[in-house]
Amino acid sequence: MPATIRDVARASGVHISTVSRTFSAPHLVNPETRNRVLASAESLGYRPNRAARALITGRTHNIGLIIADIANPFFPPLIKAAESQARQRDYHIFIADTNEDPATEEDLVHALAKQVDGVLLCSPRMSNSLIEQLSREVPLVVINRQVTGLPAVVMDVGQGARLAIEHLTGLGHRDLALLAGPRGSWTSREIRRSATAAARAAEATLTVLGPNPPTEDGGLGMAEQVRRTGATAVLTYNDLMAIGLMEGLDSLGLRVPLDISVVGIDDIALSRLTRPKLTTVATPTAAAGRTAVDMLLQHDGAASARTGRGRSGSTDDRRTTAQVTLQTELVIRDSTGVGPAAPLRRSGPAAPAEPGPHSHPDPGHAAAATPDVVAS
Amino acid sequence: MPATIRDVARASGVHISTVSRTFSAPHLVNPETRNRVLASAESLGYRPNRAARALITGRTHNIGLIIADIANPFFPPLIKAAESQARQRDYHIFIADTNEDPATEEDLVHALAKQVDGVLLCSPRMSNSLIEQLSREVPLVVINRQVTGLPAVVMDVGQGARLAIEHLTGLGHRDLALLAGPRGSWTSREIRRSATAAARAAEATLTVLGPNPPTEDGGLGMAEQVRRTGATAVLTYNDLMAIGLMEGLDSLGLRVPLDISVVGIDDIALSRLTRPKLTTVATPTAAAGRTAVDMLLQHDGAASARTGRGRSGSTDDRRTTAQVTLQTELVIRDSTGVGPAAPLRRSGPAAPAEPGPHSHPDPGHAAAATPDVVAS
DNA sequence: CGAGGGACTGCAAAGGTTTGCAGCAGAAGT
DNA sequence: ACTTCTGCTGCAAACCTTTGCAGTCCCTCG
Repeated sequence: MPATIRDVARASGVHISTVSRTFSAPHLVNPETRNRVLASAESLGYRPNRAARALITGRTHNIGLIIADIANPFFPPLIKAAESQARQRDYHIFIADTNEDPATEEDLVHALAKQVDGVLLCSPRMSNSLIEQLSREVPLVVINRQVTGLPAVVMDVGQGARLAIEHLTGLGHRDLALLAGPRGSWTSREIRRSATAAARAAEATLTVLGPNPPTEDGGLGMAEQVRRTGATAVLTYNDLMAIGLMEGLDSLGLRVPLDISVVGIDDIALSRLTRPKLTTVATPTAAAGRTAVDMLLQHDGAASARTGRGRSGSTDDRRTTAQVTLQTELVIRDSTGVGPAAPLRRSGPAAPAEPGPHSHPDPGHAAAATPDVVAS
Repeated sequence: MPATIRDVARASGVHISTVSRTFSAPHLVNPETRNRVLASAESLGYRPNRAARALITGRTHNIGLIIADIANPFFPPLIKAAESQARQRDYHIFIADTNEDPATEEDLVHALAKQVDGVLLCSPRMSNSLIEQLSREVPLVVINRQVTGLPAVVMDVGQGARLAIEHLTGLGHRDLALLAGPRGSWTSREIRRSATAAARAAEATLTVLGPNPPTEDGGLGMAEQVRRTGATAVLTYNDLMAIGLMEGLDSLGLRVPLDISVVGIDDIALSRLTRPKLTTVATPTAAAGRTAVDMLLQHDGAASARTGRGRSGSTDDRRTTAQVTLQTELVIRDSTGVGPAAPLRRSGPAAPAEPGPHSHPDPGHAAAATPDVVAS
């Protein structure tokens, strides 16, 4: 039913190869002929069949995007940016949701491999070694994870977590808690590492709770445990958990930020809308989506050259497997306030280097629940 | 590099057609042979090339999903459900974001047409006639819009709007406002029509403001105008606008629900998290996504027979272009309170069973809106 | 005037798979 | 023993493009 290249050739009285060239290499065909072909194509409503083209060129002009959970508001801006960027380069996006399940992740890479020129692996939960293995099957760009030898774009959550902890200790909090993210999350590991170090440097205690599902419920359910730690300030793996936690704390009668401060990570749109408004670490998700697409396409050799933000990593031999790190920043809103350790000292936050009761910031001791994440 | 059907054939000592049949029609090949082929395929990591298959079968096993704005929290649950449902049927999803732009919508349908077996058009902004025209190019299922002759799944927002208005007038509000949605939105028209009728029936005034962008800012920016109408209760096109509106009202010194009541539509996850929690009309978005996929696939003839929710319409000749209507329901939370017209009647908000304004709890009557499913 | 070259265009193979048809062996029926 | 199935497998065309190669025509240069 749909017009093929042959119909156009017949209608315009040329060979199919001329039609083909009219579209894929216009400069090779006589302007007059070209116009005739174009006219026929137009009137027949002809559009090249990308599947057939893919068969012979080997390039599908499609990109796969594998996401842990589309419904998590962290991702849509990233998806949107990636889709837009891809389309600008005449690529289309396959999307797939893994429900945070590593096995599904693997299946999806396989399933998509033959249909796309590359896959964007977004916040993967599977092991690094598996990722490396899969990357031999199809070009991969990893988002929110570093795996050696593979192009990646990560947000500098380590720095973000440090800023958050410093913000908190600066406000006088000495007993902190961290709500970790899901098992297998590189980001969660980063946050934990950096937060622990920052807390130690400020001589504050940090109790790590988790792993937890990175959802509102994941935060809500931990309210009781958070209270039990006696922490006066909490950093969470993401905003969703922070918001859930605030709910939970609220129903426990604890007021934010009066009784306890809460800091999230991501700065999703929602965090501006809660009461109190959430103090959080802003991550450039849209930029990450764009950058990842560009990295994939440039590696792919097909796309334009310019990459954009972030200085690229070390230039290998040929395969310049860049790892881009995007900066984060602390956005202070209303969910954080002065801690109990600095009662009437002054109005402002600071109250820094107090010797304090020399608490052990030992994470091993803190992790009552279970160790957060095991290195893979 | 990747193994082809020919490699497998060679490795297992059979003809490629046998390999093909092993995968697409296993019952036609001797179990012994089949196992041998399967083994070779496994060890070679062979996966059928879907592009090549599509070329000959004409079925890509892909579905296009065109969305007005991925970042609008209304859509992700729908996307997620659609993707999951599709994958279960061995289909993959192309996603595309139109940025609420009708022209982009059309382009995307064209661009996707050759790559998919059908397109889900989600909350389209273009004209009905254009949609009909496009439907001749590729099978279409429309979501959140009714266009004659095309399969569609819509949420019964008309009924939802009526319930919302009745809720408001039941609380004693007599001066109402409606924040309409974007131009071209079928849903917005439906809401307006139904809300107007309901207000008239309750002898209340309803001021319609709009069209507006369906975003938080769209609501926020209208706060001043809403106040100027003197309305004591507002229904908005969606939750996002309601939330923005509450922000705006707040900064105007108006308190929700004491000074003014607000009702949203959609019941996005966010609406449970605002303060006050938002009263809203819940729309079954996930079900809509699943249903739409099923309708497309069943029409497509490829998918399994069972359709799921909503009994299908009368079987026309062949093309049973069903239009499924999904029920909505009012979720009363904290953003609505008694109106000025019913000052000290009682303390509680709802003023429920009260014979009052003649509320029909009759479900049969409630469904009077439209029968669940209409066959066209 | 002849050779060389440039600008187009046509030819045909190739890419990986599906599928109608034909072939083959062995079993069952008469 | 001869036919008729049945169950399985091979053959080759077809799907729609792209692309290296070769051919044609005409123009330019020597």
